[in-house]
Amino acid sequence: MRKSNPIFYSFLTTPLGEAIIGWQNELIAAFVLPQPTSEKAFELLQSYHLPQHDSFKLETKLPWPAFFDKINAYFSGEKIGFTEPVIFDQFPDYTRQILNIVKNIPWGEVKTYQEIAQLSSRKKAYRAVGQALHRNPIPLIIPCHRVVAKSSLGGFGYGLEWKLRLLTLEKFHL
DNA sequence: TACACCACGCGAT
DNA sequence: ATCGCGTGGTGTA
Repeated sequence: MRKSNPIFYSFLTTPLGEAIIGWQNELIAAFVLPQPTSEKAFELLQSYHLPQHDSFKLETKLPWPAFFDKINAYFSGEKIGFTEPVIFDQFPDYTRQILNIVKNIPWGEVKTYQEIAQLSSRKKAYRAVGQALHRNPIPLIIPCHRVVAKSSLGGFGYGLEWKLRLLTLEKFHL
């Protein structure tokens, strides 16, 4: 099923490349991690983050005035927490539950997939936790990079280099 | 329904 | 280090 109400989006030029923030009714719906080109970033927004949407509108003014500065501060290593409201109502109950739990993991902390499952209504569904995070359309704001496997890094949709880079920014060392 | 797919965890090689 | 299996939510048909 496809949704017709438009997603507004804006490019964020960061030292690491072109990122995109996407929103709807002032709720964050997507975040594309910095890419080499804005075309590449938009392609990811459409095909990877929000494949169920078919309408996107470029909008230069963000609903949250401080957001751009916070993103750049985060990427320069500052301890930044993102509290902007998010939306991910396209997912089933359990996936939404997992995303809500992970949204609240603070900067600099990590948890395992198993720990997240134990915080949820399905104590042994740690595999489903990984599956839910794999579909996270709002990485960084919903900090799925802070969820790791018990004895390894686990996975990351953007590639493990990105997960390692984000964790390193937050002072983790391998 | 049924079936395959997984960003897991664990115990046995 | 690698393998096999249990596991449970989700997507697809």
